[in-house]
Amino acid sequence: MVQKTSAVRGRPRSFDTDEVLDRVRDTFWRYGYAGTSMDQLSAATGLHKPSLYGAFGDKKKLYLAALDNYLADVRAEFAEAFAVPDLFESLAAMTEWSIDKFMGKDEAGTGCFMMHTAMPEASEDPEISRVIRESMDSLDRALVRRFEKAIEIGQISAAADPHALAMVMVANHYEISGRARAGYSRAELRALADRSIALIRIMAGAAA
Amino acid sequence: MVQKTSAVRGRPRSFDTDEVLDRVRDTFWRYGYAGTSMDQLSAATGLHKPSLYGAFGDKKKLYLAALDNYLADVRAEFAEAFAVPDLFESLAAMTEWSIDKFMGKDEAGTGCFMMHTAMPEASEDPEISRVIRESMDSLDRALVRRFEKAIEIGQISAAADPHALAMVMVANHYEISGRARAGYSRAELRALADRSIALIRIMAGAAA
DNA sequence: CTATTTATGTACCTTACGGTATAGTACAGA
DNA sequence: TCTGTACTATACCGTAAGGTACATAAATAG
Repeated sequence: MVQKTSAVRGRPRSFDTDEVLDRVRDTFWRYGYAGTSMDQLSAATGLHKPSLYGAFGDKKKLYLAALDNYLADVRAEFAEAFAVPDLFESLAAMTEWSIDKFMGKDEAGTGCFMMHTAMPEASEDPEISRVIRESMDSLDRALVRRFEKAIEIGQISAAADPHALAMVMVANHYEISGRARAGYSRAELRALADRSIALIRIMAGAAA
Repeated sequence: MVQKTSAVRGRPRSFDTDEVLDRVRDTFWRYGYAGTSMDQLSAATGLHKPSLYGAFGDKKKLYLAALDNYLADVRAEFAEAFAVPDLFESLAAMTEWSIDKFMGKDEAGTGCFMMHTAMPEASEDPEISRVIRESMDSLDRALVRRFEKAIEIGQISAAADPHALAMVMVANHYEISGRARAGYSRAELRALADRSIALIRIMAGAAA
């Protein structure tokens, strides 16, 4: 009766879900949610539409799956960056990764996937706006924790305000995203990030 | 031969262009550029499609006209805020106006019109990305000038860096826009803005 | 009053959209 | 080998998209 985690029963999928979601994400990334058609996604993934619908449901579910993948990726990368012992090396790793991700491979920057594809939908779609809010809250908390840790180990002044420091990093992060998509150069983004980190250095009153 | 600024020749328009553009802007604002149809715009303005096409060209030109109107409005409001003699009153006026505009009349925030409707198109449309870049540069310059003025009249320390101060204000501005559209409350936006202004107060080392 | 010009209103065109019916195919289990 | 199951491929459906032809209406110029 009870079958033990039975292997799949029918014909196996001919594709890797994560690879497909990466292609899906890249397509939405360029053209936006409403600006991307299922035919484009079909062409970008090499899958026929019924396969996409069979595996993911509909356009919005497919988008949300790609967004979840992206956000999990970001969280993992930032967790890794924040695990670096030195605070300022952590922050540099974070901005470095962001700039790389936001500029992409070619010369044309695309910014943050969430900011520029989910945002337009957010005002009419509570489900999407909830995902955005959770993601923003999550980054806020992670940064506050990172600064608290730096205070605990005495790397920065105990008088420093972790929330104020986190606010500067976060605001800079979203600004870099916007400027990347507007066509600013890597050097300009780098300069903005460096300026923020320099400000944090002053605010933090580096101890010792 | 030469006719003196002759009055219009044919049947006069039955609508006011700026009023129509306001309705157009509000519709794009909610649904995004790609997410808004000409039929929606026709319904929102009360004009039939041929009138919209006759007056503005096509969907993109109509959008760009609404965007230009919006940006001119923002520039005018900020110029007024920056004309206030006291620096911190200026900054408070700027954030107050932004929060009002980004939250709209109803409870659902919509953020900055440019950030959330032009951005998604920017990666594939150089014309739109150029408009965004010019608008960002313009705000940067206006803020730098505002801080320079405060230094000149001795309101803040001559050692303060106008570019660093402008960066904090600008980043905060764009962040507030994103949070508004993601569903954060007026109070949360207000808190973010206040925190930025408090930081600027410290960075500026208010003189005297 | 007539001709010219420009806007309006209806109805429509072509294309592309999101999504699906259906027939065939590759696997697991019995 | 047969059967049930899940995936693939082609072809298609109904609708909504951006945009326009055309007849009519309201103004100016002569």
